[in-house]
Amino acid sequence: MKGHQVTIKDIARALNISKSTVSRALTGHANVNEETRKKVLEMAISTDYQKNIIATNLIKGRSKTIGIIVPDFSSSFFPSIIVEVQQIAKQKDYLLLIMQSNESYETEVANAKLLLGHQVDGLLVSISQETLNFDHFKIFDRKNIPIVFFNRVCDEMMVPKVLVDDYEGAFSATEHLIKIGKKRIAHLAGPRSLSISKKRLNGYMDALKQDNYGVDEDLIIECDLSPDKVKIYINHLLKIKNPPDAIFCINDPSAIQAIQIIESMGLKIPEDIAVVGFSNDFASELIGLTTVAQPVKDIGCTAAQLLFDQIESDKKKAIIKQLKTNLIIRSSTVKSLNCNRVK
Amino acid sequence: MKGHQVTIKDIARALNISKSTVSRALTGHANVNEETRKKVLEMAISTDYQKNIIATNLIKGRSKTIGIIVPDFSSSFFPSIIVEVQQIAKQKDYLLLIMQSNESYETEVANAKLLLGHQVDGLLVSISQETLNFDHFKIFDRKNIPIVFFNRVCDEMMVPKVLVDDYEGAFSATEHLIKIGKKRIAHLAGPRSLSISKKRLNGYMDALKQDNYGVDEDLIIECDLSPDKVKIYINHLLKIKNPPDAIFCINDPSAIQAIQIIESMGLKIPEDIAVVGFSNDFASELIGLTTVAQPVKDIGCTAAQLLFDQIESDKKKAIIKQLKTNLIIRSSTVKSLNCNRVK
DNA sequence: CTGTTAGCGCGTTCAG
DNA sequence: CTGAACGCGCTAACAG
Repeated sequence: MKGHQVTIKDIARALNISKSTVSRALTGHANVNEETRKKVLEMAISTDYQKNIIATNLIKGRSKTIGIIVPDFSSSFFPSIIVEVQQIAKQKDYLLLIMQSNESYETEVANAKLLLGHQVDGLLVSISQETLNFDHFKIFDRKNIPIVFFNRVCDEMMVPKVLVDDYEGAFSATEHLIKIGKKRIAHLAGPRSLSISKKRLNGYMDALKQDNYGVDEDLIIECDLSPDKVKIYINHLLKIKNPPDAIFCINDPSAIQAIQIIESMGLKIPEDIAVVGFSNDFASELIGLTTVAQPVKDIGCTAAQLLFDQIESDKKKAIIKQLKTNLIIRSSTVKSLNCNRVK
Repeated sequence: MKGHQVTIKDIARALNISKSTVSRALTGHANVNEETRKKVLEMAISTDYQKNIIATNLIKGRSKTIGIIVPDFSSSFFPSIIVEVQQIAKQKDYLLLIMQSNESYETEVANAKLLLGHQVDGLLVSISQETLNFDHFKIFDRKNIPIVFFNRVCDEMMVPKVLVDDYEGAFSATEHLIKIGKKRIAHLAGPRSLSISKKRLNGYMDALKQDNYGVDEDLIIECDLSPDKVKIYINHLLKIKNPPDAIFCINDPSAIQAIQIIESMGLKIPEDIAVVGFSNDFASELIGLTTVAQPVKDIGCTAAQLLFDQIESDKKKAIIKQLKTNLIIRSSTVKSLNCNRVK
């Protein structure tokens, strides 16, 4: 089914005037006789004329769209960031093309290509857990299309990045577990490929070392972020000979899964096992999960701002913004705190 | 900062052949000398040539994009639907333009206009709670751009719609509350403007009547869907002279808020007050909220399918698909069921 | 197999 | 104040 759009040509023909006059009347930038302008405007309204932005963009060599590639929508984290980006894009009259990689490298590459073909004027990216090669993003750089990474960044590209202090966040989370008296603190780590995983792992290990806790390799499990795997690893952790009395999880969804499994085994949280997550997803407050909050709004705004700074100017500086995290203590580590749920 | 794209023209000039030959070599559809094809392909790769899809679309009179306008991302409901739509769009090589109305009529109109200007080939819509006038959608219809409504639909337009059996869902939720012995069942209703609100209200009322319960107008509160308002109304409900012993809420976010308020007042759920929601958001399982589940995947797929059916053919039939809901009973109505949370 | 031409809808010259 | 002409990047129809 093809939509038959009304064009400037149509209006010009109907009014028996030239296309350029119609164009001028419509944009309002140039000198046009008041009467003809009026006639054109009336005709435009009565025929539902809508300017074809695409045609304009073709001429101007831009698309007035920016793309964003995120791993998934399975928690509130990325949607929350997208909402912020969307708002800023809207102010600037830009459209946001949202793509999910589903944690797959191949999909991410395909997404990037598609966005390139659609001539996005800029790109925001949080990479998939599988991504090791960055050629699909380097193309943007070579074509002078601004790109900004957030959270899960590409270390080898010199472009703006928005990060949070993952190390500090993990450190304070682990320290908190030590303070409440936990002795065997496990870490459900993220895939080694992501630098955030490494930073969080380091924060965890350094906190342990600082307090003269030994780092027990058995208590560190590196896993990919698929729900099925998480379940398997948590189960494994609970069944080793010297099981942990606390688990610091790489993110909230896995922490929530951990809680479900632990409780289904009849163990008590936080007495038997305390759990800490990372991100402060919507659900975390509801179930009382202690977690390292990320400033979602700030991440989204900052990333979008950095992108538009580049789009609008010609500056090309590889600024790295590091935002603060904030440990939120709830009942998964300290009893009878923030218990907003059906008992 | 302007991205300088490599074009067919550039390759043609570099290889000293005609643009059409380059184009043919690139598309592969036509007869080209194997050697020249090879040369073109090599050049294309070495220069990062990327076809400008926009230019093609301009010629073909389409954009290979579809738009979707949803009220918000504040629960998992719309994001989940979007994920499904996205998948189908991807299969068809379409891009999805996602817009949020934020429950505002004005924003919705602006979004629709923007999508129109960007020449979307089709539109999926769940209307805002403020929307009473549908002119901004009727334009699409007049321009023969397919449009499909889902969940929150426009009654006065004869276009495909995807609905769930809101009436039945509300009926069974209320019936469930009656069965567990509740006597004064309140309903936090949605805005009257939305037909889903009316249907759910009717389901609630008919269930009461069927069991010879009177409908007490004091127990029915119509409210808009902003969190602040919900809080006020729940508080009000709990303080009337003859307070309810159960609340059926228009959606999960408001049910979750209700639970938080009820517990903060020291009342027990479900003994003192039982709570039922609508939609089965991600969070609902975690906090043990009894709720009427909507088949999110099915809604997304069906809506997308109906849209592409129209885009690809010329059929214009106003099919209305009604999908089944499913009451999920958890601990907010029946004690010690599905308690997946930190106790 | 290849090149030329026209045109998608619009903006932007340059002449009148 | 208005019109004609050209071009954005690409496809399609028509000649060679």
